Amino acid sequence: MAEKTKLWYLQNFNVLEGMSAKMMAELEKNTSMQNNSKKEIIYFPEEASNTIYFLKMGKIKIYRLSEDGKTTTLHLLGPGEIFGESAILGQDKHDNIAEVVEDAVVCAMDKRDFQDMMEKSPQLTMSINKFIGFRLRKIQAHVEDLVFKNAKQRITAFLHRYIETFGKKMVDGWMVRPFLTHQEIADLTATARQTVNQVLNELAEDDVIKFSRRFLQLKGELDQLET
Amino acid sequence: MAEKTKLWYLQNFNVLEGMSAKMMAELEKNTSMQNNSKKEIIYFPEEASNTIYFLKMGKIKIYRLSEDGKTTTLHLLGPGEIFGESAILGQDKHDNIAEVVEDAVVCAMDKRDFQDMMEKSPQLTMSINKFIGFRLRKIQAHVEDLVFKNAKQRITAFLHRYIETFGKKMVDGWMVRPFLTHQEIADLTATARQTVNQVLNELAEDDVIKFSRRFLQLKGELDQLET
DNA sequence: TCGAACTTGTCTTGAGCACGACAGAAGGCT
DNA sequence: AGCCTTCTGTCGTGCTCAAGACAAGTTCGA
Repeated sequence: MAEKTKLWYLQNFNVLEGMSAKMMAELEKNTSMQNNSKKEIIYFPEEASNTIYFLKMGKIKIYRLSEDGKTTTLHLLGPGEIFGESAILGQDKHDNIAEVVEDAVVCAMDKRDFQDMMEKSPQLTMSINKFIGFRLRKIQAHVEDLVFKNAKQRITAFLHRYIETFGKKMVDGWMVRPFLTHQEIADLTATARQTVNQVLNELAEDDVIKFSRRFLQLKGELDQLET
Repeated sequence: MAEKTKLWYLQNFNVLEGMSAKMMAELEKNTSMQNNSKKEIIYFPEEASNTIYFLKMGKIKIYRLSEDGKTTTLHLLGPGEIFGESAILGQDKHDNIAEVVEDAVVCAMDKRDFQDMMEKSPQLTMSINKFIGFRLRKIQAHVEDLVFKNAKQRITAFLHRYIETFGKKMVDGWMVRPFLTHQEIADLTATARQTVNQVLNELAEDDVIKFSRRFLQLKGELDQLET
């Protein structure tokens, strides 16, 4: 039961808040589970979007490609988050790519089933609305970062969110297992791989962070990573 | 009646599609209308978001400020569009600014009234979901532009959308009344005022566009404004 | 255990474009 | 009509950061 609840837990709020046990059972009934390993693509752009996905375990990134092969990552999602939401937002095709970053367990539900459930439950609809609001805010903040911050500030701000979201708080600071390459961080922050490298080393030089292949450590509080 | 329908018409789709006359009447009943003149602010960030707005006439921009006084405009809205939607997306405060660009008539509705209506009408809810999906797509495309395109390409792409949205098709091309200053275009495209000026003059030089204080003209097809 | 594929580290060059400065044009207000 | 404010036009400077090149380190599979 804790397991099932966790399935739906969403970064900062719970989609199922106040949901009846009956509803929970129906949700469970309609989903099918699948395992996906690193680098697998869950959906491509232009692919029909008939399915909404729930990320149970692992990590997924949602990104876009330009014609000349550049990449920009819009979202990095952890356990509990929803994706492929364009299916229920009136879009018949996906317009970005969902790729597994870290081996993932994904639950899929047909959009019609989900829409039926939403019609029956204003509760669920409200939760989904909030979730979408959350997405909208996140991406607007992303735009703001792109326009107002320089490369170093963007990378630092990313580290802040990254450690906050995926790290563990220790007595003397934070610890996180680095599961992204420099290139992936560059794609998330709209910078070059080399710049990420440089900034990371600068931060280590200034004793703000400490890192190796296996861990990344922040001594003290997160707000050291403010600009 | 045509008037009322127009009030709800939304760029690319109609929120009231398939809505009953009864519902329409209720919508009408709950809104209050107000006139706003140029440069008026409809809401500030940090202000409580209790109201959802419908733009009946005129133009509104939604923008953000940085600490050091820079501006970036997220949306430029014309008649028929909805704004202040964060109210129904589970956010208690606004996080950007809505300012009148061109004298506007705005209809306001309390978010609780609107939410009540949504609970009663899955139709309306679906329409709103689509609208939010539209917003999400628009802003994701904005991110893509910021990352993949250079300043000239962004300004050109902006002109494309601008002419398409606000212009009139003529026999030999398009015509639009320029209601934005160069500074405002710069804020929309994340460029500097001087760059906008330069690019505009370059385009005129290359005979792609022609402009004066009173009009902006594009000869031939919009796709000349592709990169 | 060895080699290929991927990832990190470092330096250097140069394009893109923000920004300051200032002049001239247009518009609006009394 | 005349002044003040806002907007447009143009130049030059300089900073940021992408991107190429290449070496060294790491991982993983056969």
